[in-house]
Amino acid sequence: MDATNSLEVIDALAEAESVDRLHTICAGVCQEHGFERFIYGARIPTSFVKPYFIFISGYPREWREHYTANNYMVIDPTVQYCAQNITPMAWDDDMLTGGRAEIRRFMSEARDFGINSGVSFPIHTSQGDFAMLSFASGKTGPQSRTCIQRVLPLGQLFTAYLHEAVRRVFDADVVALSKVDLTQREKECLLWATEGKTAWETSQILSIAERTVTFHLQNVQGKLGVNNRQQAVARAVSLGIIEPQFNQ
Amino acid sequence: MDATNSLEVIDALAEAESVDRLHTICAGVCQEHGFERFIYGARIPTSFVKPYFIFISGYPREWREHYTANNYMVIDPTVQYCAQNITPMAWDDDMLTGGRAEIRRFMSEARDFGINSGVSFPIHTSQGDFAMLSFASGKTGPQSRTCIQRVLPLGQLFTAYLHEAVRRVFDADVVALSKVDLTQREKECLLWATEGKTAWETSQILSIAERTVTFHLQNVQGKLGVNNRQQAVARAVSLGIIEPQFNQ
DNA sequence: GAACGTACTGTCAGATATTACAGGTACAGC
DNA sequence: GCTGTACCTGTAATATCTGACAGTACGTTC
Repeated sequence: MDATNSLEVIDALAEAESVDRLHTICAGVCQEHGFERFIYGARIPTSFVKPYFIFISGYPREWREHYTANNYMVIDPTVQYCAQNITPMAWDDDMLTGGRAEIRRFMSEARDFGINSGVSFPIHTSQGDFAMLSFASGKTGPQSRTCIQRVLPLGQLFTAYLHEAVRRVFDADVVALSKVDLTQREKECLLWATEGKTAWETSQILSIAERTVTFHLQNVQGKLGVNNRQQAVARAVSLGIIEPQFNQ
Repeated sequence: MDATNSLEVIDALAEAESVDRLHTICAGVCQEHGFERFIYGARIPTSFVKPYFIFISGYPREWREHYTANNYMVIDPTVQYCAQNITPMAWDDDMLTGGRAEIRRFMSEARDFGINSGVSFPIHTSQGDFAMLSFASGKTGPQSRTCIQRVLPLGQLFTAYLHEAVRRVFDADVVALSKVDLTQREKECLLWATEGKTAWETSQILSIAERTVTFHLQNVQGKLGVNNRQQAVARAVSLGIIEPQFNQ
């Protein structure tokens, strides 16, 4: 990994064809910017109750296992922040003071694995993916803040390209679920369904029979593999199949 | 505007309290990186059929008016790309060759207003917002490519902070719609509704009466101001009120 | 103590969705 | 000419949702 120029790492991501390769590239960027650890995680909304997770971990194995076993994702303040925001979050051991007890305990345990400070970059996609990349180090105080500030501009860009690469590499896998293609009429009927229109109302809007609207929505349910209209609507919206219009 | 350091512009965005101020900051960054024009646009999904749009324009007024009058958003290749992707898009007059006729005409008309090349940064949020920032110039060839490459890292970060600032500045306005808060039970019932469960099925899962599930979902409909369950589901998902879980 | 929010439950009529059956036209590619 | 796809329509039984009626219980705030 020799990437003095920012764009070389970006190109490397664009060409990567395996998870191992992505891991190597991340490790390189991590090290070059003065961090010791990195971790990338993505949540793909195949289902709301049980989404699909992808991780590329440069964290200590023991910490990862402990983290998973305790379901720390629901506590981890960086995950909570990144799930809601689009700008990076810098964090350090100041978070040991203040905040809820479980968060203090979490941060304290991370510290035992040499993770004192870092920065996390969130990514959200129109397909409903949520991903984040964290760089971490054992540094504290001004020393850590300097590293964080330096990595900010590249980090945000890098995370976007990284997630794009992950989706490409995992193409054959679960990610393909969001590639259902609906016909024009199916999309139209679904769009009006998301607007709360009944089949009859939609039939008036599209000037077709109520039965035809039902027919199209049935086909949508089949294609999306769902049980009823509300689930079809939920999945279509979360997968970005139905987007807000650009008209007016 | 004196922002040799990247982070100064970021801080400036974080403190900005008016659209005019945001306009000034954008214009500064634009100029410093060798571009002549910029435009920021955001789509807030208040409704799927008629979402809310926000623009901060540093484009020629005549071009903007022409663009709006012809509803060019549905043609503009940068908008189409950014709506689907998370990485920046560089564009230049090469797009005059190839592609659909209406796109060639569009690019050709933009050229008449001194817009030959540029770069567009997309942003998607967990609340379903879609925003993009474009920097444009009259330059062509290698000269334009150099400017674009230089602005890439900061641009992605800047766009994220810009959109965050826009949401803050517009807080009192339409943006506040996504701040409906539902009770725990309401969220639970809604979550299972997005999974295609009927009221009876949800009642079995939560160990309550079917009638109670209906009751909660009715309250959700009231709070979200919608007519039926599928619209409630669509809005809750698109506003990020119901997110995929982190369990397991 | 009253007012309020949250959670919970019941009945019942009418509207809407789901699922089964059945059938049709138009167009593109082989 | 055959095959496949998109698009369209109808009837009918059953399941589910919607909306309006009417309540109880518990905890917090004023």
